[in-house]
Amino acid sequence: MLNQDRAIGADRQFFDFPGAAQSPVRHALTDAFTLIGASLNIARNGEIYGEGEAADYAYKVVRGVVRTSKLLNDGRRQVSAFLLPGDVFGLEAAEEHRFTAEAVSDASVVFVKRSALVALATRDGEVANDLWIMAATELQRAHEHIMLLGRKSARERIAAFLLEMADRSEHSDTVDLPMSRQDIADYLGLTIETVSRTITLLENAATIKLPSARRIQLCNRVELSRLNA
Amino acid sequence: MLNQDRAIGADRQFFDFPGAAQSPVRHALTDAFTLIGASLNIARNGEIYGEGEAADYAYKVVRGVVRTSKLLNDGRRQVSAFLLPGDVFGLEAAEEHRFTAEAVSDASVVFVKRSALVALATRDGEVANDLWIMAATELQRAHEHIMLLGRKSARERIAAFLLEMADRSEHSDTVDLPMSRQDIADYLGLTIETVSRTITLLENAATIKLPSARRIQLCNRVELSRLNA
DNA sequence: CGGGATATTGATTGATTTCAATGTGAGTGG
DNA sequence: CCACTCACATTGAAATCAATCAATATCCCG
Repeated sequence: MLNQDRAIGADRQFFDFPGAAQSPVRHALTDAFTLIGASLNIARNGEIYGEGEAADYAYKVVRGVVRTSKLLNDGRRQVSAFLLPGDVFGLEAAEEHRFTAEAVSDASVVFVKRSALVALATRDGEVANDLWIMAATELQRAHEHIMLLGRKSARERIAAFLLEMADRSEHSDTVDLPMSRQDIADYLGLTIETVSRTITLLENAATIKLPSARRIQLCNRVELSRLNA
Repeated sequence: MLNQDRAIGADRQFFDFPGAAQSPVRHALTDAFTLIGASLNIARNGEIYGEGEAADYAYKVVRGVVRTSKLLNDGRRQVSAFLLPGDVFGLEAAEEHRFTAEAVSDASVVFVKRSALVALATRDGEVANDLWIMAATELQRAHEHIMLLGRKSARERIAAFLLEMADRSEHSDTVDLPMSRQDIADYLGLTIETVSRTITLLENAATIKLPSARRIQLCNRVELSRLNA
């Protein structure tokens, strides 16, 4: 569950999205994490919590990137979201986590008891409002994900993904991807081969450049936006 | 916007999902709709609100079925959800509706001002909690939709859809579908032809029966659940 | 009974998957 | 310092599932 152990001695941080430009989490809730949160380091691919576990804690990413995902019985995996520094995750209204949360890169998070937040919300209307805003924000992301998965071609999905990552990271034109091609594929509902081929396609069209496999430069945002429909 | 006109004289109701078994909306919020809500009838295919309009009202389905959807610039449509009697929709944390809401069949809804609900929530912790629960419930549905669209075959999508509809309607083994094949296709990220063919496939496998095109009997739930992965 | 919308079925095409091989780069140990 | 290795990524060829193009069937409803 909270496998702190695996993270010990794993302080290197190759990939970094320091602070999403627009924090979806309001300050009253953010304060709660700052004031009563405990810290935790997780090594790459370390699990923060598993699907079906009691949702007793909520988390906020401090450093690194976290993914939430779910496995189908035959091994197919759907990545639900990538969480960047500043993002809150694992705060459920239900009793159990419906996804597994793992560190994509070595990561640090702060966590607080869900019951503490809920108690806080009953006393403080601002916190209660933040809980709602946060769920609504997550819902908005989920809806965008649905739009992506529903009717878009591989090229459109990759374009949308790159634009999303660029918007959420600080350097707007060069994106460092902490996640593997498999992670991207499972997020976009494609195979790893199709992701690779499609990236090559965009590179050949001079829409993007690849200084390295995990560093992508957006050369033609107009074209990417056009693909984003 | 609120095109009441179109609904006049359109009182017939062919398809009916009377009251979802498990109402996702808690009672404090439900009371608000009952106490301060105004009624509205909408004819089949009538628009309740459009994408981008001010989200000044929240709605609850009383009768009939409502769909929320979004159009891509080239005409592709993604249906986000089908709302059944008891379901609340259009309650956004943002200022604008991000989807269009239309009546699938002739429908009745009650609506209240969003500002009234928000004001109520600041005074009443129970209402505030309900807002959160409701957003979280909608988020859960969105996540299930993502799982469906991400990695599932046409047969799995249809199976999941039929099971979802059966679970949400009162008669568990015979489902009356108020929506067209096109609506189903746009919800599942398939074409109308694939939906039709896949339904025929399941019929030939004796997994379902079709007394009529829009009435489907689930003969082999075990098989459908197996397909649901 | 007709007419228009809705649904099914058929033939073909095409995008993505699958299966398979090769390439690349970071870390390790000789 | 270089070869080795392992994980990750790319590329190629073939197969497959769903989309597309096209025709026909069915069902409401006037």
